[in-house]
Amino acid sequence: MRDQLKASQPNIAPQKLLSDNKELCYLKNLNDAQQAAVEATEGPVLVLAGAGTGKTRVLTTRLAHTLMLNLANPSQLLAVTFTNKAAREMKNRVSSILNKSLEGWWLGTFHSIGARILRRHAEALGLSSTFTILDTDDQVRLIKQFTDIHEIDEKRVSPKIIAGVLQRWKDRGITPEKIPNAEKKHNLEGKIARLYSDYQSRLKLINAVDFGDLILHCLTLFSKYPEIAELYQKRFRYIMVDEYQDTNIAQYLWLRILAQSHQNICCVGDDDQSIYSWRGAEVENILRFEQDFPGATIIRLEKNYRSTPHILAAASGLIQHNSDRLGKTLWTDADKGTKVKVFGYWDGEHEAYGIGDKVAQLKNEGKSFNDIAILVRASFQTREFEERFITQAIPYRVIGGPRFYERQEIRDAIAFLRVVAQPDDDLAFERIVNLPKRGIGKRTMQTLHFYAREKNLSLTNAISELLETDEFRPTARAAFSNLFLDLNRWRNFQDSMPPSKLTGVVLDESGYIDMWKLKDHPDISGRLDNLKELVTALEEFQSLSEFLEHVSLIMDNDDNINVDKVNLMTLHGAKGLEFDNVFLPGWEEGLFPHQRALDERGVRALEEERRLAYVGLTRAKHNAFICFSANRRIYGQWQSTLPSRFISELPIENIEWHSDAGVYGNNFPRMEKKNMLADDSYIHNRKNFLMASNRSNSGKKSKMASDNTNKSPMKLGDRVFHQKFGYGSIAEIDGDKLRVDFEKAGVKRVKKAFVEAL
DNA sequence: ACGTAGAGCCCAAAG
DNA sequence: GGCTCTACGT
Repeated sequence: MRDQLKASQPNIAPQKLLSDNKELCYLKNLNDAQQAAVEATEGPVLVLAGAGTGKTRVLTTRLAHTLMLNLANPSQLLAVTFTNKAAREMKNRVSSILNKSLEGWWLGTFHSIGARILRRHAEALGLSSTFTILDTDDQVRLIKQFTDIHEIDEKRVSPKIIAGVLQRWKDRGITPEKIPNAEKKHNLEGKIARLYSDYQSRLKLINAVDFGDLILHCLTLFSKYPEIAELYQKRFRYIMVDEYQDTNIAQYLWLRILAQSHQNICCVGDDDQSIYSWRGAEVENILRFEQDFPGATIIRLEKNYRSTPHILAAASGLIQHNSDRLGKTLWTDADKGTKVKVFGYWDGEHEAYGIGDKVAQLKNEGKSFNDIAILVRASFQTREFEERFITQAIPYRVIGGPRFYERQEIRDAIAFLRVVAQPDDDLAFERIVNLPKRGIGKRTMQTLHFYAREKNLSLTNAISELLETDEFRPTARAAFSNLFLDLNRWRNFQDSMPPSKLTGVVLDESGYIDMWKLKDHPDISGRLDNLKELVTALEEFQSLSEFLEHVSLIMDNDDNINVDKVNLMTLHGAKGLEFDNVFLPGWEEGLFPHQRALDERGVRALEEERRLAYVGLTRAKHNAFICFSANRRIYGQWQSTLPSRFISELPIENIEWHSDAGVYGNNFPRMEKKNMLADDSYIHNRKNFLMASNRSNSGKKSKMASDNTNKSPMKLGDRVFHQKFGYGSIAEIDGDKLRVDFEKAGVKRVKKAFVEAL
């Protein structure tokens, strides 16, 4: 992104607006607290914004206001968020208030702003400005290459755990030299600390950084070169931070350095919605704001515009059980509305059934699916709902599911591009070195790695040197030479070809596309489609490096909201969103609060789980349904469960209990029972469940599939139903296996016994 | 060098 | 219960 210093003369308010005397009309839409937050432009300000109190509106209006008053020009404003979505939304809203495009402004995620600063000063840190940004997957693979040298037993301490430790250090702004001795010792007698140091050197060598480095390297840069720090301190007259309760120590330090000169920093957040401590976030940052920024103004936004009083009271009653709070009292002048409904079920399947039923009912009452959300604690819970919704033909979308750029074929394709753009990118190189198979195996790679490590070279450079010797066996030698010829040819195309065309050429000439075509895999067509989609997506980009930056920093899959679908997501994923009708299933001890969280961090975790429950409830505008079931299968094991303690913490006057306490015995609430009996599939599955659980301690239990072996034989084109994939037609029969073209799930190979003929 | 069984994994997840 | 990684076999 280029700087727009020149283009942005500070004369934003156009004459036309002034003459209409409307230039400050945006302030009229705000309540007193909101207006105060917008107008307190000078000095440090903390805006404590409760759920649904118009936080985003305040932030965007404030940004616009600062520009309207000509307090700064756009390039002197820094606005940081955590997600691209939030950044995009802010950008859109501000530009609509100002009626002006905001391209090139310093508005973005911590990481994108960090990357932007680093690219400008890469050389100062021993990097080239074309550095690659590694994702978590690459990080783990890189760490793996070091575990053996440091004699770390992967069985006991997995690379993933090590990645976590390094990440936590980075989150706290700790470089390898700065690890406290006690911590060094505590982590495998210094082994992890030494690995961290090697890992950082290796990153530099392959001209790459990981996500943590995007902030950490800035800190290093600022302390090593005060004149660079000063450049930014002078530049950023006003700083705005969204979701401050989610910042980690490194981000806090980063902000404090940047705010040093002008001290105009406005942080917006809500301590009650701090749910990311496991990701390194420090609630203390927000609790400590006044000490960190002396003379800070604190403004509380407490008027809620989202939920009904019953929902709000239920949520407030719940969160009051937490002790570490700054404390807010949310209020609303909305109509009382209905109470929060609590439902008990026999098991997870019944729960999905009951919720599916209510979803259908809401739809019949004229509500749209888009206004309905199911918010779960753990992602595996979505599965039961998906199955149920497919059966009921309720359209749904899973938000936060597997992403486009995380698919295998897309990662492979991107790895090719990364190697073309940046020859030293070892991790990408390793991914494609034998793709398609060109006879380079473990043995060759070991030799190569050994040599590269000895001579401190990137893999590509190591190969160049080794090709001069007779170290490689003939097959490997030929393979490398050919690969190098290809790569060099593609690199030469870089300047003359648009990136999408180049990608097409690379995927074709490398034989990667053919590799998939030759495979006998049911979802080849899907994969080829994805690759085509990638090529299309590339058309928007001017250069390969621009695209690669986009891929590493912006990985969201925009699901189109224009289609009416029920929203299925985790509670974490729901933060910042709102829905008319919210279902909160799985409120059971062990699942929510989650046992593992409690085991690891005790009371602190319990409070965080409670905040998560608070976040869930406060997503609801009109109807909130809390559900629990008496039995649940987790990792294939049936367990009986108790209702979550959070349910008992809800003020009794705000909830409506739809389940006898006796759900544990056998009393289903009457209404539930009726619905249950009306549906054959429920009884059918119930029977299978009982059969399965009866046999559970006698070896392998039978699958929960209908036994259709006695029915008339299936033939091509027959319509079938599958529990997981839904409806489809038979495309191919091969003994007891079928290839079925499912309406929703695409072509899959399934066993005959798992489908039902219709 | 490449293909398949048994073992181990499993909470949330931005960039 | 279902996916992914390792270790073995050829």
